[in-house]
Amino acid sequence: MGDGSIGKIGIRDVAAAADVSPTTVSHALSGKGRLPDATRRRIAAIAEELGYRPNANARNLVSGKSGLLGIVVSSSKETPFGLADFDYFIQLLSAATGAAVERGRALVVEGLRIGADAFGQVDVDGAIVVDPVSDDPLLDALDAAGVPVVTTGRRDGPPRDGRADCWVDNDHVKATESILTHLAEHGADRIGLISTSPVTSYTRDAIHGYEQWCESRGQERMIQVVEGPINEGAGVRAAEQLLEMSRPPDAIYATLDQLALGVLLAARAKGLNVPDDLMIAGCTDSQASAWAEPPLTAVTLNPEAIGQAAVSSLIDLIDGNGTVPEPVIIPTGIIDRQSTARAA
Amino acid sequence: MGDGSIGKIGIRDVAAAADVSPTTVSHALSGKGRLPDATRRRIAAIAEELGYRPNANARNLVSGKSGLLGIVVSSSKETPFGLADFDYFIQLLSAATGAAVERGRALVVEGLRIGADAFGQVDVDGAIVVDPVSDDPLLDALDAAGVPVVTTGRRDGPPRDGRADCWVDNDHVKATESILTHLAEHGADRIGLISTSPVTSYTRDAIHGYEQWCESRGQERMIQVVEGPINEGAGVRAAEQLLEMSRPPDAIYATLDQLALGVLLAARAKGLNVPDDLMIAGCTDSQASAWAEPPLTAVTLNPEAIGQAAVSSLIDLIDGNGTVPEPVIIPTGIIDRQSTARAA
DNA sequence: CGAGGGCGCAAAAACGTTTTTTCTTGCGCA
DNA sequence: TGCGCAAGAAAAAACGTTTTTGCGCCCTCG
Repeated sequence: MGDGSIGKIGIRDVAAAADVSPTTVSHALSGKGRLPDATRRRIAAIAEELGYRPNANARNLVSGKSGLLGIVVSSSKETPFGLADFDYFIQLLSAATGAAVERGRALVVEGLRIGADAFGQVDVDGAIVVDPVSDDPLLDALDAAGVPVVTTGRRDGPPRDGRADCWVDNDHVKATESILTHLAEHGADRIGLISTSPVTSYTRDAIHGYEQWCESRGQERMIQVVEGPINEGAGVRAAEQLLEMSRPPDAIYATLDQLALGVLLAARAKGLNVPDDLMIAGCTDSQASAWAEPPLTAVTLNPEAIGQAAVSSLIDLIDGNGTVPEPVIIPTGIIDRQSTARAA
Repeated sequence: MGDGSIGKIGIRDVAAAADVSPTTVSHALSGKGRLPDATRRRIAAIAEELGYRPNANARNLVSGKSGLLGIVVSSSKETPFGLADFDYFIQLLSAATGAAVERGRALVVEGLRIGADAFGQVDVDGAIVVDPVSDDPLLDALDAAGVPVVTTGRRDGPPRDGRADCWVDNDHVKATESILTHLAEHGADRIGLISTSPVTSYTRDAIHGYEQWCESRGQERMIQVVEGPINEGAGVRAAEQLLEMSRPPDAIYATLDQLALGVLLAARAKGLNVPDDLMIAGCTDSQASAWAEPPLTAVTLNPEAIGQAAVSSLIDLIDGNGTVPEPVIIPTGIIDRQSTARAA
């Protein structure tokens, strides 16, 4: 109806305009088949002029794909993370979604997760799983369903036969060493670590990096592992444990910004001056860290870069029949703020 | 290959198992056609048992829909908002995505927005536009393309002929009045307003509510409108303007949390005590507001409820041929924190 | 000069549904 | 006894692509 501006134009319309068959149009635009370049260009020009946009459903129907990518934060009963819990995830998501749309895919964010049925009725061509935890049933479910997966952070457990893992990660061991060194250089003598339980590669790496660093410096290990839900309260309790030691730390590194904020609360309650009595640093930056008093020094993981790389790898994994993209390692950095600026 | 657990089962498989035709299965499951209830139930049971999940592409191909919903934050040249700028949007998005998946749709988040081509190659059945600004070309583009739109916040401009607007919003006039009253009850004498330029209904309502309130109380209007990018720096500058007045305000309400945080910075720089010399409140709560020193009182808009309602309305709008869902109004609240707890 | 082989393109099949149309059977009623 | 009608179900068409197969034609080479 109307003059046609509303009626979607399909491959037949292009074919009619170019006076060729739909087959030829398809071939011309996809680069397949046997056609002289002149014809290809002619058809491409006409398609462009008509504003032809192939129907994704029809295309996907033939190829057997859905055209959708999924992204989900890994969780288990022990670690009930949610989408909005961390600024880190938001930044990652934002970058991923941009990268996906740029490449013609839609990125579906998993919301309320129920068991392994992560994407409900929606089925995806592949999924990005953020910070996979060891006992997340979702990973096994995705494997069983044959869904290509890229993880952000490395998977735990023995290598699954045949299939190579595909992941994007930071070098957390190195990042941990660098923040510890940063603290030491600013005058810290005894540095404690507050970490979540080692269910993610990220945490395991941080603990490993810490232990290695202690070893090389001959410092006593002071590790407090947080169990249960991750929030400021958990950080407070962990910090209290460390600060009640006979020889308490004079600096604490927490592997999550929310824990670091908890340390700050605990320090205040104890009347400790930050950074003079106690330095505090956290991993992953956030608005809250920046706005705390004093602002907290943070290790940044470049979540935007991680998100983009993950989408890129996932698409390569889906399209590249059988060939698995190489792992990607994203550089880290330190955002130096007042919480570690002790007067010499 | 294998024992069949991998080969997706389709409507034919169900038909074969039930010893009927695919047509009958389709009718049985959709409730259409003429079938005795006994047959319907029998087929439904078999489909369930086999774990039949209809292919969304095939279905959408017939119906001419894509099965995708889009969500995007409105912006224009003057107000270059980004996805990750506000905790508010994150909370809204999180709720929306859950609501969508629950109803079998995928919610696509628009990332890097370039001109009106919001969803790139991906085309959506409908879109949620968050906080529509007057001159956002996207809205016109969506209208022109015939894409059903639900806005979060009301659209500007004259009613477009024929089509009724479909929106979800808070009562910002009332919310503004209530926070102003809250400030007054805690001892504020002269309340200033910092707002973004009135490009969204939200801002216009806040300004209107403020003016109305001033009128009824006989208070001088002290409004500072922020132009350009919205960040703490903008808040600082706006606050400085207000605080340099001959009779400066002793309380400031800012219509965005980032602006309120800027006010806090300005107060600190001027050596003003918060809340004794200056009370501060912001609209939309955020982690940073909660972690500021002192923590900032905030008007909360219940973004989760907004997100859910928007998805709900959008699906109704898409499916209900012609009938436009009623507007929805979501209640607001006040999160009372230290920045407004002036000693009597 | 006839056969083989590209080349340029089109016809047809396929993807998995839904929707429309057609067929069969049994039954009530004249 | 025959006719029409309704119920129940199947067949066929359609959705818009891609992929596979096929068909002329011209050129080249023996």
